[in-house]
Amino acid sequence: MNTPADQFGGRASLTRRISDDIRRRILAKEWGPGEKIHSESELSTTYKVSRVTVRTALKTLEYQGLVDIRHGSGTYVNNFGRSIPTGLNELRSMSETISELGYEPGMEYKVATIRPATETEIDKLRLDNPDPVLYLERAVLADGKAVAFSYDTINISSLPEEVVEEMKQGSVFASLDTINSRPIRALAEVDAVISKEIGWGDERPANDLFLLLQQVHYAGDGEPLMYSKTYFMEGRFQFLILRTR
Amino acid sequence: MNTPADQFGGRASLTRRISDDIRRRILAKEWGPGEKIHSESELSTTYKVSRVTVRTALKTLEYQGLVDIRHGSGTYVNNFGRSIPTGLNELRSMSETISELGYEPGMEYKVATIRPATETEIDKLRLDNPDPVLYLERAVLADGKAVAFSYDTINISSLPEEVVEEMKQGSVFASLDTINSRPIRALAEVDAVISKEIGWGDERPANDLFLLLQQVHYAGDGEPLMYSKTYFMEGRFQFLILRTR
DNA sequence: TAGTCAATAGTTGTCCTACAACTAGTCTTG
DNA sequence: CAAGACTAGTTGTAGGACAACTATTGACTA
Repeated sequence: MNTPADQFGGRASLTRRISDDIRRRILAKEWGPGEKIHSESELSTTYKVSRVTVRTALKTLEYQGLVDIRHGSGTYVNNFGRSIPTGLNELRSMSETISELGYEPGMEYKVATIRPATETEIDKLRLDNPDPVLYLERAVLADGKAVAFSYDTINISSLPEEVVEEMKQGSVFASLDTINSRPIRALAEVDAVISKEIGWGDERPANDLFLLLQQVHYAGDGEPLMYSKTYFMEGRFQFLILRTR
Repeated sequence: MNTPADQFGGRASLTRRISDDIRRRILAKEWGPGEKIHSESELSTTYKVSRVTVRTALKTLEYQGLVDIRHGSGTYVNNFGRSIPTGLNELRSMSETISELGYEPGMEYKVATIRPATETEIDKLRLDNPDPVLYLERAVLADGKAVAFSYDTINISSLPEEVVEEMKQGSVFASLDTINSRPIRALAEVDAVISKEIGWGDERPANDLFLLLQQVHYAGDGEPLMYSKTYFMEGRFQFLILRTR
């Protein structure tokens, strides 16, 4: 069987798959910055989907800042170059982001224990009691070099035990993927921090300066999955945010 | 005449107006967090617009993190409370943001001159030569108290002289509004900074710690309008970013 | 009784066709 | 040459239809 829907495989929504593909083509420079891409009708013909689906997909790309849709004229590629795809607006794991930037990602585990939740964690993860949570302290590595220190708390109340065990060593996001409950949304707060308490090893900065990304990750059903504080060493990572009206 | 299109007045697109109105209703707590809002068919009936328009409007709100659309089930209000509307994802002027947070916004001008562009500015504003630019140094005030110091460079090559004069004293965004060329997009970079060179007056922090928001604002046609470095005093402002997949 | 499954009503996802609104050119006209 | 009319192309909105999915109810079974 070869329905129009599965020409790209996978089981994400049709719109999502079309949007991902057009995105790929733009990043592959099929159309340069400022250039007009194919019209909605043309795209709907070649993709063998309705114009509605193409429109929805393009709207997504517009919101992500990749293109600009102009009434009566066409859809144009924005000239933000390679900056956008690594921006903060899109939720990705640290490992994904690092490997997209061309480095070899890694994690160095310092602490991985199950302990009762603290008051802050009860609040952030919307728990009722000091339920047991998985607490991790890790160094985030790019090409073997530490770029950040992460202090994470994971809500394990609804996770099977083997998945929790897996997370004590491997990637948290990957483990959550196996049971199909990867977070789809995160609310992050950014702060500048000076502290002697943060980090370890001889790679931590001498001036004690960090950029703190404090975030709560949410699952598809709106439940908080993870509360994490990641301290980035200033200068070893670039944070980009696209702001739109 | 009373076409369905102008029941809210204004000249923004129909989708935009519907989306703004539903947003308003959500923020006015017409539906609480986690609650299911009216179905698309119902909304399209009450607003007297097509379901396509309602869908597009809801998609916008979903991108902004306000609601969660679930296939076969309905559209639900997310429980991020009042945090989202003041997030960094949406482009607003400092004054707007401050007054939305319930404070009285203000600006204290220290420097306002027209001078040739520096090398960095030529690059960021995509100029060809050291053309004249408007350079501003200002303190951003909330309830009369300084919360940030801003160093802004504005590309005046295509602006009428009276508008430039206006910007030397009043709000830059407001002045750009009068000639209908307010920026619609900005690419921001975030850094943690320690510096004795930044800021003035007795309100600047003793530890020299700032959160730097470095951004280029773009007009509708993709042209860079303004390059600004705003140094926020840590703790006097909260930066929120919504991250989605 | 408890558990499983089938049926069902309600909702979002996608499709089709048509036309309105807008843009950027080309052509006409003075 | 300039200004306006015209036109082909493109995005925005409309309306109706059906597919795909969700959550609930009720019937049936072990």
